Amino acid sequence: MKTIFQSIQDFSSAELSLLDDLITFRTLKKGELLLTENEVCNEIVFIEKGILRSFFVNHKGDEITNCFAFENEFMASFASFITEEKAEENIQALANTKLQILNKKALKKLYESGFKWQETGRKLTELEFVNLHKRMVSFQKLSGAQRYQELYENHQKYLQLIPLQYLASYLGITPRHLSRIRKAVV
Amino acid sequence: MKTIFQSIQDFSSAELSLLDDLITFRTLKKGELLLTENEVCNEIVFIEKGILRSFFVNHKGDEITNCFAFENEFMASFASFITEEKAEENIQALANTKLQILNKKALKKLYESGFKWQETGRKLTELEFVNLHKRMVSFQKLSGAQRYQELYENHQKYLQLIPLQYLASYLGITPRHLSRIRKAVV
DNA sequence: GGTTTTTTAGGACATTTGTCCAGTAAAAAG
DNA sequence: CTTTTTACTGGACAAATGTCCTAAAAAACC
Repeated sequence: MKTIFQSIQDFSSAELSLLDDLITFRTLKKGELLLTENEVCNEIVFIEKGILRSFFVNHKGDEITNCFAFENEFMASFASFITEEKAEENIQALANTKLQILNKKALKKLYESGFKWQETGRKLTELEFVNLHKRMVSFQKLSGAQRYQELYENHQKYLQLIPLQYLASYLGITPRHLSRIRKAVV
Repeated sequence: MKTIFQSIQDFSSAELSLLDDLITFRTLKKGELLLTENEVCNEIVFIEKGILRSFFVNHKGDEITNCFAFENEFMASFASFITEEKAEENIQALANTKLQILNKKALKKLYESGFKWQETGRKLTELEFVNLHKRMVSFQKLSGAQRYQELYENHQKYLQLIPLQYLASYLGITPRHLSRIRKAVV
């Protein structure tokens, strides 16, 4: 987590050591849930090792994957974290996972400890926004097949690490249709 | 614009008067473009009066509406503003529109002028994130018909003020299909 | 290593959504 | 007010995508 902060802002190691008292740790077994819908999300996790996926359930009861997070990335129900309303997502480990955790209280302390942390928070939020925006654009501009193609060309990691059933709903299509698309591409 | 800032943070009128030197004004005629794709967006606008829409063009040359902004709302290609890369959106006035403008330099001054502005910036970014997240969820969870239904029930304003052709691509469907949906709903 | 469970692929058919188009209604321009 | 342009609706058909299902492959478990 420190590395990420340092890449955004020039923190001294003294400044970063502030984190030592604020971060906690947790491990998850494959399949285990970190957050369930209707809970308020009050922590942001950073993945040291493993993979997480966030998903919600539609009116038919199907699980729809919202996003994945890999090593050295953050994950949370950011919407719930920000608004303090109940999350509509569940967050689940897709592999045995080791996490660093920053809860709301800890983050508040960081923000209060100075200008630089405020700015870091804003910049990280901006980056999350930009990621989400890209995803939104891909849903508006591209077909399911084109989104798969994009993943295939630029995010091989997804295809290697994620079961296709999860990938399908992430792409906004059914597993049946993803199978068709894969046949056409290969 | 001041009202919005005040609703987020308790600014004194002295603090807010800082804005007087930083905000500029502009009017747009109906149909006029505020930003075109491949420009870098370096200003955030606040709508005093009027309506804006942001749209991009897909590989077939169709215009796809990305979002709308109404009175007392902000608009920009936030992604371009943040990353300083070329925007993929165009921003256009759907009616004669009066704007307050905060450019990047002005915003930087605000941020540098203190903690409170930093925090305000972060919170506004968070709110934009939450809005975008809601939209993303509606694309993953709902059908075009359900998205229309939601608009019909909770955002009557859209139906009153926005030509259906723009609404269609905003909902992720064709005008032909929107017409079918409307027939079924009414 | 063998058994059970989960995941993936793909056939057959149904439904949804898009394409192309023409007629009408509505709005903008002169 | 009349003309011209633009926006909206809906028919007929085509293409894309979903549903349901079965068999094979892969992974997890004992």
